[in-house]
Amino acid sequence: MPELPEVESVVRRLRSKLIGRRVLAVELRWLRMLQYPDKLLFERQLIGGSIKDVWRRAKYIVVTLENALAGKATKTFYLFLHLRMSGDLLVREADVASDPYDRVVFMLDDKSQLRFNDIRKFGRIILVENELYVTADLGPEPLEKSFTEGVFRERLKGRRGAIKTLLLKQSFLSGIGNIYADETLWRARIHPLKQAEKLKDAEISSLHKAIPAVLNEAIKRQGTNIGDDVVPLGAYRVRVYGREGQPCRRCQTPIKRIVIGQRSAHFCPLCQAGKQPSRRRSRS
DNA sequence: CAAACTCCCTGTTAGC
DNA sequence: TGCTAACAGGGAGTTT
Repeated sequence: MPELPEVESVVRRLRSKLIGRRVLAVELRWLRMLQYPDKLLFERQLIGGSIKDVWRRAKYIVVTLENALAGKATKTFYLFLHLRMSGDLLVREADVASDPYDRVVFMLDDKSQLRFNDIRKFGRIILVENELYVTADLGPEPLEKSFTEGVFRERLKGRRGAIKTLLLKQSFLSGIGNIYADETLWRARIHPLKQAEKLKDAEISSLHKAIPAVLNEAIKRQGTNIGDDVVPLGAYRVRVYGREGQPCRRCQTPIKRIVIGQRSAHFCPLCQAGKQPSRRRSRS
């Protein structure tokens, strides 16, 4: 599941192949992946555009394009691509057979193609002139210098609910998904059900440190491959995610899996014991 | 604001 | 062995 590190890896992989290319045509094989605008306007604004930049914001891959529509002045457009659950972006030569799961294909001017591959069709494509249309409600970038411990603490103030749920909220902090939420909390030794407003200063501090530590390690390893993607260098090594019943890598206690906000959460009941699970008298 | 629920999808897996 | 139903998961949207 592509989260910030996987998306960042895709961007780094694609950048040099896409910058400078011109979009000649686009094939929308699964129209519902186009979230905005409609097909007609999308094609009109996209086709003929030349790619100036490829970058990441939250879990979005953003392609900056310049296009002169109908001989008018050049305009800048932003193509936002969200991989959601099963999406991936690949650049292939036109003569390489297309995969049945290639849902949207962009034809480029050097006979290569940008292919949005997505088994489950959850991926989304948005083309806008004003990037704020997409980014306005996104929380801070966890890897930016501006995301200081103070900023984090401020944002946590008065927030109710489990910390895990909050970490998943893109309007609170962007880029974190289920895998890295669990991994981050494990590293910081915080129980996923711990109420956000009850986090102690030391916990906020260690969580704030754990977030970039985990994300950067994953980026270095080009993400986690839970699925069947082939990732060189060996993928990020999960500490808790999907490891229910297996020994904690710190203390050997079996990892537990519970559901928080309709989402699975994995944690070590010993290392992350912070949220005393309703003390019950042990009978003798 | 918070939490629960629905929807979109399909490969995988548990259960029969 | 073969089939079906449940499940997973991101995030937008709706309801409570």
